[in-house]
Amino acid sequence: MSSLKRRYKDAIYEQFARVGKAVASPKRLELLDLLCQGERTVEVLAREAGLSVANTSQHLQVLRAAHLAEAEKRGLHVVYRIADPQVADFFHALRSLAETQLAEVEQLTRRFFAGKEGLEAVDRTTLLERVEKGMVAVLDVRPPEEYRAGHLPNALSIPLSELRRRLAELPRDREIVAYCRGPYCALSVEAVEILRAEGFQAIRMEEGVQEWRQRGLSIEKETL
Amino acid sequence: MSSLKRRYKDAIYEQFARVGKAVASPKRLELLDLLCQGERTVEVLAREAGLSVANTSQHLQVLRAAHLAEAEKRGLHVVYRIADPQVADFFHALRSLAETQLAEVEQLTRRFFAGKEGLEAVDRTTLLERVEKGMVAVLDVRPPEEYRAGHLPNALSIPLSELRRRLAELPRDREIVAYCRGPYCALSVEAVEILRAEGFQAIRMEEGVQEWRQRGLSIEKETL
DNA sequence: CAGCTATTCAATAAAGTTCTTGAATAAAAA
DNA sequence: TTTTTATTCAAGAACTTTATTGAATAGCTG
Repeated sequence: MSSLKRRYKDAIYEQFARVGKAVASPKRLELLDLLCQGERTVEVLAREAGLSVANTSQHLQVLRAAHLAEAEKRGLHVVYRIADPQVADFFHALRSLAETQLAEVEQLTRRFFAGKEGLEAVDRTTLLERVEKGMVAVLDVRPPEEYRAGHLPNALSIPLSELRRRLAELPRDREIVAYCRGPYCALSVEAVEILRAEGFQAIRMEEGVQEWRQRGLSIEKETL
Repeated sequence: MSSLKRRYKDAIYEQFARVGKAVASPKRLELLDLLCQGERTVEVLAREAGLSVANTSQHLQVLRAAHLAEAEKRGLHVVYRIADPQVADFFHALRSLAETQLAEVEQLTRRFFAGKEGLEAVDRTTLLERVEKGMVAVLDVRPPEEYRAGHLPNALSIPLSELRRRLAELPRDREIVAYCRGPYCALSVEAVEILRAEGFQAIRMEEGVQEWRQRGLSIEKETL
């Protein structure tokens, strides 16, 4: 093998590894997951991921250097977003690979959700079907910006933080299906806990907007 | 946010990062690329990636710990292979993301192939069409094991190492299209250089078996 | 303009990764 | 049984990455 060829290969795989290195840190993956939901400021990302602002900024710059994310200055804030929809696809491929190959992921999830709700007892297919057909009240508990960017058809928007104050808006005669950002986001878990404590028939749906879209189902957007 | 939830999230993203860390090293990506072509022993992998055997073994164990690869002892040798076809899909997703997001990849490739062959002058669509229709002689220059595991329809198998000795088997009246493992494998580049020096009409095809399969085109396998 | 806020930069300590070397192991061949 | 071969293990040096701190910057607000 010529040394020219060796040098070319080394250089090429080093480029590929830039992407790999960008997704080699748990915190950076959490930030990337948040960015896949929609654009956010450094401050918001830091709060949501439980990091210091300086540390968050440093991680975001790594994502930017690998061209997975891009930044835009808007007044006082810097807003980050994924550089291309392909980045979200890649993140989901990584997550799905980890789910199938690493038994620990399922184990951790089962342990965390154990006893929190009667999710296991529910037939997921019929639940989705009932959501799809509007036979249950669908509740989106994410922050309003995310709801506005895209939500399930006919979903009611009550962010988790306002849920206790706005219980009157919810039906007592129908089952309420709460959803949030997807299987690893626990907003809807907390929502279901609150609702059940208040005597509602509430259940959590694992699927978030991203998963819903991937199934080819329709998404409503706020027309601004 | 409850600290229980924070601990769950940290644990989950740490699992995802196991996959990320596995693909964070250029050499490990090169090994993974080779494994996506088919199973190989440690020795062969070390030689092909230009690494020491001990180092290769260490990298392979990282891939195994992340459940991206698995090992099987066969006599004196240990044979490694990808743990699941999904791993190959993931690797290709990473590669394709790097190709679209990192301008350096295309730049490096252009620079390496510059002057090596008149590839740029060829219309890729009509080339593929002619290959597909059998209008040109198709030459597979990979090692025979890889040819046997799957090759393009009607492709002739002459490993690069035997090419000079077996020139008589090739037609002088038709164009010869050489292919190997894909865009970053340079076996076919060398083959074309040899063939042209010997007066053949030869051209390189970037697509390898993996890419051919992904287009949904048929692959022939040796019936053993 | 002065003060305020959000973000980045720079320096550093702690932890982790990579490659090398030489020894250990385990299966096959002599 | 001894030798050979392929692989793994263990320890160490060089290097990289991560989180922390405090200072610097850049744009808004009064």
